[in-house]
Amino acid sequence: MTPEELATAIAAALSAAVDTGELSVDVPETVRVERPKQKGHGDWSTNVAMQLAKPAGKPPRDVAAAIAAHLTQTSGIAAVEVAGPGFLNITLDAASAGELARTIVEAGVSYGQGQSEAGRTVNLEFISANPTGPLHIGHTRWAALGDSMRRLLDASGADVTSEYYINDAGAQMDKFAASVLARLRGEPTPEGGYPGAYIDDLAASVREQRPDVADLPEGQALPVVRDLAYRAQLDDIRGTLEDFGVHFDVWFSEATLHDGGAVEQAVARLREQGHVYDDGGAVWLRTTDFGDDKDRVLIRADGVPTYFAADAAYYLSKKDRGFDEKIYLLGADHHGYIGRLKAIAACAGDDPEHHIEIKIGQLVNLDGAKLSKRAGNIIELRDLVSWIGADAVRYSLERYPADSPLTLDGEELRKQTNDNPVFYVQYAHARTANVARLAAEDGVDRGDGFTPSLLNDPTEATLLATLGDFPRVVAQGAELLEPHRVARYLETLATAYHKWYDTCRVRPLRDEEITDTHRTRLWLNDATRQVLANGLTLLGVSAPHRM
RNA sequence: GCCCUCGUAGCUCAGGGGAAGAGCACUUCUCUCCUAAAGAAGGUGUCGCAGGUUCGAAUCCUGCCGGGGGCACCA
Repeated sequence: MTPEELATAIAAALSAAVDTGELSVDVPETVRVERPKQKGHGDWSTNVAMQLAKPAGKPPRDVAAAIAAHLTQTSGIAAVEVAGPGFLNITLDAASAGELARTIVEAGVSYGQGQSEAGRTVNLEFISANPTGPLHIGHTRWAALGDSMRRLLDASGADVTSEYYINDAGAQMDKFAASVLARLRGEPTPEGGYPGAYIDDLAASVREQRPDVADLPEGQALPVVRDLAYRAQLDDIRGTLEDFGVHFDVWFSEATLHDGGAVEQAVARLREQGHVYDDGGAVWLRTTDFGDDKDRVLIRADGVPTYFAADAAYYLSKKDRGFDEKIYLLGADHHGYIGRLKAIAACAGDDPEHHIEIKIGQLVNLDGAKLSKRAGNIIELRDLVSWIGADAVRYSLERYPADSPLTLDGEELRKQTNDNPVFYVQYAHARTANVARLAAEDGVDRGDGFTPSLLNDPTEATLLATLGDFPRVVAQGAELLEPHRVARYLETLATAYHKWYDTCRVRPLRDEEITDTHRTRLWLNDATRQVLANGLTLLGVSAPHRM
């Protein structure tokens, strides 16, 4: 029996109590079933009786008792207990609960996927770092979480496109080019330029492709350097993300908005909507009409469009490309953008409540050191990954909500112990794989010996109930854009598995015959392996077969 | 000053109205048989403070206190 089936059974028991006149309430469409936080509260619990107490005009415990009387008679349910203020604590019988093992094994990678977010057409934009330097620790959190959100939305039936906005236009690119050229010529970094050591590598790359460039006049050299260094830097960023398991469906160049006239067209479209005015020689968007704290300049007095104008054009591009929801994942240092981005959506005729969502993530510290690219004091993502490993970096970022302040301890993350939850979860997976491999050597196969009533140990009830919770966790993670729910779930599942492993042996002892108990337990082992693997995949973390 | 965010066990943190949780740290156990990277046992709380909404608030609302971040015709 799955949690969904149980919820249906509870609703049916409730209807039955209404039919017999014990209760007088409208039966809700869905009943929520959850895993109790505490041991001893059954496999599943529901608070439906407390929610219905008021409309039913009865004390919650009486409502619960009425439901329990009918629910007890439902096949597959071993015990129903009224507890506390009016909870129903439900225990499934082993045969009914155990069926889930087969269901999961047969569903394979699709177990946990669903259609809860079907119908959403989502553009998910994250990182969008300037291509003027390598990705660093400040980009890392949204790289991991954004990619996992993409996976969660996809698994839940949404039509999701992940997108990286390349800020390849404007003054920063000029400074970038000037910095690389200066390095090529052995000159000091220009005022406001980029001092990082990576500029050396870019200069070397440019020199290799165009040995003559350093000797060209400034006006000729800069565009060449700009183009070559930009390509090299963007390739570096793509490669770094690839190594980190992060996938983008679209790489969107800001420069194409300027070159293709999209920025001017966007200003014109917003003007048609009546939100644009001219003042002091500049062109303004009246964002204050939609909650922004001040109006924003689109075209500066000197005729140059602002970054904000490009943002507006970019938003319209997303809208024109058919995305119903535009999600922006931004660092806390960009939180001032919320008002103006929402105002863009409103000025474009969209509903800021539904068509745009902005998530703000706190920046990550490493060993207490805060890092800034501009200061030239970089811990690059590439270095972080090679130091700690992609799995540990991703997982340690993904197990906390994006808005929680976070300080990573690099040395802790390198540890392969219980301090480090990624290894705990991965080890559980490796254990399942090892058990399966050795069972196969022993001649145990799942075959047709599946007898779920044999899964009657308390650790098996816990493990099965935890496995049954996975689809709900995935759906909730997708709905709330909170991958950490998956990570926390996997830790719970790993614990349940380890406890089971310690109690219930899958393989026969040396002199033992192979029985249906071994075969049935192998189903449960393999079901657990499947769910651990499916969950780790949602996090972009590998599921090793040996450790 | 205004805005956002965080405040839960000694530490790091989960907890979307319902029964206060996990890991770490500390103590003690458990491998002649699946990987002990594991498991078992031991106690810990004015959920920052004060009001409010509710049958019920760590959770929702308001104010205050404290940490972090942000308030450009920069990108």
